[in-house]
Amino acid sequence: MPNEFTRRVRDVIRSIPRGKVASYGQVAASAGDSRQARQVAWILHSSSEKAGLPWHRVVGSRGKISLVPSRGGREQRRLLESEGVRFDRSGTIDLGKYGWNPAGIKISVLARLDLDKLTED
DNA sequence: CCTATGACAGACA
DNA sequence: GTGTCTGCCATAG
Repeated sequence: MPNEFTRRVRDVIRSIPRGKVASYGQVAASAGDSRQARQVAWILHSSSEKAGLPWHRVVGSRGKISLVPSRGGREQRRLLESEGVRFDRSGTIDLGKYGWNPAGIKISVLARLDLDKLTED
């Protein structure tokens, strides 16, 4: 049975809108533990947990697909492109355009707030 | 118990 | 821009 964190991760991923992407770390943070980016990856890696999820909307923090092309990467890119997400020549997604921003906070503001440092204490 | 492994991320050269 | 290193932590063996 999935634990609490796993359930939350699934909820978060389910709430990523079509045509948007979120990073593993972002999903982990939204699920309550910003240190669990790798666990998010693990959850998606185990196929049983990702059933029914828009798993393709989760990418690396730099806007690149983390999967090796031959092991799902091509499929992920195809799914994203079918939702209107564009890739540049080097296979990178413009997170400014397609990055999911649940709070609707302006990117420039986010950068200046430096949320990690604020929540560290 | 101990080591290896990741669909990670940030820092740095 | 790229490549390397380090911290991270649940799972697997």
